[in-house]
Amino acid sequence: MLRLSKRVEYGLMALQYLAKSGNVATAREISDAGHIPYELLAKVMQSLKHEGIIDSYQGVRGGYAMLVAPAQINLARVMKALDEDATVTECISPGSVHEQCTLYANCTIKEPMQKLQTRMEESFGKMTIAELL
Amino acid sequence: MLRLSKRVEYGLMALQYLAKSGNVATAREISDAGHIPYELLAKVMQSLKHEGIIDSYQGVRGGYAMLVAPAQINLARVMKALDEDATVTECISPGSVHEQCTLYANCTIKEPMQKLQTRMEESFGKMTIAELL
DNA sequence: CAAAGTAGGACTGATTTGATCGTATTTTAT
DNA sequence: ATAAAATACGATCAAATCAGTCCTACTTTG
Ligand code: FES
Ligand code: FES
Repeated sequence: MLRLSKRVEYGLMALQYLAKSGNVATAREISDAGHIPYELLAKVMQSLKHEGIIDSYQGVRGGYAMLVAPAQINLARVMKALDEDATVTECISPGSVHEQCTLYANCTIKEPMQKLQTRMEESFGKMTIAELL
Repeated sequence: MLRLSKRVEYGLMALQYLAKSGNVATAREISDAGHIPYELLAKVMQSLKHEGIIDSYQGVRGGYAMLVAPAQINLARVMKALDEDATVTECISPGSVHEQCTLYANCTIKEPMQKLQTRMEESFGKMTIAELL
């Protein structure tokens, strides 16, 4: 079907780690524990912070910690934070720039794809970080 | 979330076309109608044929036609025929070669991803070609 | 003020995907 | 018979995406 990006995969592992430990952990610590490339994980953590899922503390003794209860964070939100192509097709994204898609004028599957998008969001919306523990 | 490949997009448009017309149509005809690159569409049609979704007739007056009722073909099957990466992560695919994934030994999200895979297949399994008409 | 950490831009290489080309094979119509 | 219209399929090229790395800041604690 559709393969998750490494960013999402690493993000989920990191969130699982944070949720399990319950307090602050550094990117290096998570990277070592999961054998995840450090530099890439660091970026992922920053994205998760911008989305408001985790909090960060700079400087010595700094690191990252959960900002929201694991049960309150669903996969749709994580993927939105970590992945760019958030829609099944370019047809979607209501109010966005449809002109980008060269097929738009001839696309015959706009409505069904919108329906599919909704269903997928439901699927991803139902699973939370709490289910990773 | 996750973007469908052009192959799947073209395949769905083609199946919609065939289902709507109800009889044989050539790849060129579908390509023209949908402004789809002919060579690529031709490959997509061949894949759909191998999957047993459509039938093909060679030679002059040849073309493609539905082999199964549109309501009997769900998107999961179409995607399986047209897309390679059929799983959410490499963890999945029961009985398959896990060794490929370098992370397997350290992967902490195998079970949840398996669950996610199942749910997604349900989502895609519920929508049929009949819903594209 | 030094060490440990996050913040983030820029770059490279690998991989995947879309698109194209070329040639063979099958079948109908003339 | 044979030419034309179509599928079949392998090989190749180009574009886009993604993973990974590097480098330089900024921030905070001890
Ligand atoms: S995919 Fe671009 S408009 Fe449908
Ligand atoms: S993603 Fe490879 S084992 Fe989980």
